[in-house]
Amino acid sequence: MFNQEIANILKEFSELLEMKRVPFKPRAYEKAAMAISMLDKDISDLYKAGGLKALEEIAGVGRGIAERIEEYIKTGHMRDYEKLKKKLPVDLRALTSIEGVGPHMVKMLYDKLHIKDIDSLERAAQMGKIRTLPHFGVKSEKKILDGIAFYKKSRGRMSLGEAFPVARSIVRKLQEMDVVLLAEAAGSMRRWEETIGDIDILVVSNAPKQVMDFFSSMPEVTHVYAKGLTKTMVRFRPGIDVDLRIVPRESFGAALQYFTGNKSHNIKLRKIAIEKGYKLNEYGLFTGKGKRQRSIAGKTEEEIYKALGMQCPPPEMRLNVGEIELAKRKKLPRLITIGDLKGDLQVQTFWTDGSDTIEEMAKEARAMGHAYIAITDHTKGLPMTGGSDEKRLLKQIKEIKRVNKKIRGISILSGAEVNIMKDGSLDIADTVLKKLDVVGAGIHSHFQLSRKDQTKRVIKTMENPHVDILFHPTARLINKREPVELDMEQIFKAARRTGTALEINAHPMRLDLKGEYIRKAKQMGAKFVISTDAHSKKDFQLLEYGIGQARRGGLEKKDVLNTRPLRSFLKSLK
DNA sequence: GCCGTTTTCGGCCCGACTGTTTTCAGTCG
Repeated sequence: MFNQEIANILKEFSELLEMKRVPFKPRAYEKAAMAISMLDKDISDLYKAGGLKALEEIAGVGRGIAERIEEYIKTGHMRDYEKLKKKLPVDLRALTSIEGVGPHMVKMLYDKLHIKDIDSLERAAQMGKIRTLPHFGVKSEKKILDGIAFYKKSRGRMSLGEAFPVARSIVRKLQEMDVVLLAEAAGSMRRWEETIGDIDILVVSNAPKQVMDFFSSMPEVTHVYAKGLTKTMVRFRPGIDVDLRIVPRESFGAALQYFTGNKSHNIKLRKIAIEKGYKLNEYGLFTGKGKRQRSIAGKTEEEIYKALGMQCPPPEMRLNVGEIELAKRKKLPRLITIGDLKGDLQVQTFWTDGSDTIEEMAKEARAMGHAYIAITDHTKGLPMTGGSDEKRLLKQIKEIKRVNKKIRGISILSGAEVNIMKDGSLDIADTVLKKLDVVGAGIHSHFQLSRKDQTKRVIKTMENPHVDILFHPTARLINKREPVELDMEQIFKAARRTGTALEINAHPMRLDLKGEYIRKAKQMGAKFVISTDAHSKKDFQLLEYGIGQARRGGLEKKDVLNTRPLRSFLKSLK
C-alpha cells in the first residue's frame, strides 16, 4: 500500500515535469513509478534492510530517485515534488483520469482559464470557453464533457483490484490478533463485484475494545467516522471507507449472509423465511415471537440456507438472478475454482511490452501449477508496444521451440495478441497465424465505431479460421473507458457458430467479459477461456479475479477450455 | 534522471489517431 503511495507521487511528479516540458525526466520518473507499483516487496522494508543501495537495485530507480524515496520514507515529504505542486496546484490525478486529457492540456487549461479541478473544467466546458483555446474546438469540448460524465458515474467506487489488497491486508492483520476468533471481508467484495463502494469486515472476538482500538489506529487510517464496540467506521488510505463489525460467534453466519447477498437476494430470502413462519436478520434465523423467540440457525451460512430448504449459493451468485430457485431445486452448478485451470492463455513477454523473458514466465507459470501457457505478444498494429511483424513472430516461434526443449514440466505454446483493424481484418497474415498454436485477437483502437459497424468488425474477426480467442471482448477499462458498442447477442451467437472462445480477462482493470455477459454467453452456447493478460511474472496471481467473474457468470469447469489437459485443449481450438 | 554484451557520455520507443490545423501537438498504450 505504501508502495502505491510512493508510485502515485512519482507518477504525479512525472506529469508535473511533463507540464513544464522538462525533457527526458518525466519518462524516468514514470518508469520508476511503474517499477515500484509492480514491486512484490514493501519498499520501506527494502529500505530498512538495504538502505539507498537496495532502492537503487530496483530497475528504473537510480541515485536521484532513490534519494527522493528515502526522503519520503524518513520525513513523509518529497520537497522538490511539493514545490512543483505548489506552482501548479491542480488536481492532476482527477483531470488526467479523463480520457483524452493529459499533462499538457491540463497546463494550458490552468494557464488560460485557471482550471484546477473537474468542477471548474466542467463549468468552463459548459460555458463554451474551452473551444476558444488554441488547438481546442467544439469537438474537444464535447469530448471533455463526455469524459467528465463518465468520470462522475464511476467516482466513489474503487476498482476491485485496488480494494482487494487493502481488505486482504486488514483481514490478515486482524486474524493475527490473539483475541480474534474469526475475521472475514463480506460485502460486494465477497461477491467479486468489479467496483467496491466500501469494505465490510466481520469479526468474532471476546475483546471488542482491543480489536476496535487496534483497527482505528492502524497507520493507514486517515479519519475515524465512528467508533463503538460493535461497529467502527474509518477512512483508509488511499481513499476507501472500511466498516468493521464485531458479531457474536453464534451470529457469524447470519451476519456474513446479511452483509454478502445483494439487497434483492436478501429481501427474497427474508420473504421465504416469513412464508415458513420464521424471521431472518443479521443475528440469525428465528422462530416464535417475543419471549418465546429462539434461534434455529445463525452460526454458519449453510445452516441458514438449509433451514430455509435450499442449498447455499456461492457468494458470487447471490444477486437474485435465478440462483435462489436453483438452490431450492438443489440444482446449483458446481462453479469453477482456481484449481481447475491448467494453463494461462494471454501472456506478454520482454519481446513486446512485458517485462520478463519467455523462460521466466514459463517457470513462474509452472510454479503456479500450470501445465501450459501461450505466449501472446502484441503485433505490429500496436507499434507503441513494439508489436511483432510476421518475421519476428516466426523468429519467436523458433525461440519458443528452443525454450520448450530446455524446460520440463510445462508446455509453452506459441501465440499472439493480434490487433483487430478498423474493418475487422487482422494485422498479421493468415499464413503466419496458421503456424501459431493459439491466436487471440483484440480491439485496441477505433473504440468509437457505431454499434452496427463495431459488431460487424468483431464478427468478421471471429470468422477468421485462425482466430481461436476473442481477447477482452468489450475493450473496457474499469473507471476509465466505456466498453465499445456491441450487439452482444450477435457476438455470442457468432462465437458459438465460429467456435471462437471468449476470453474472461482476469486483469482487475479489465474484467472483460464481465459476469452478466458471461451468464448470457453461456446460455447461448459459447465457450470461454480465462487468462491473466500477464505482463510480468507477478501478474499470474491475477487469475483469481478472472475466476471471480467466471463464477459470477455461473461457469463450471466444462465451460472453460483451459481447464482441459493440453492435448484436449488444443483439439478444442479451431 | 536512468542506463550500458554497441556507450560511464549521450542517447532516451514510436506509430496511429484525433482534432486542430495548413504542417502539427497531444494522447494513447
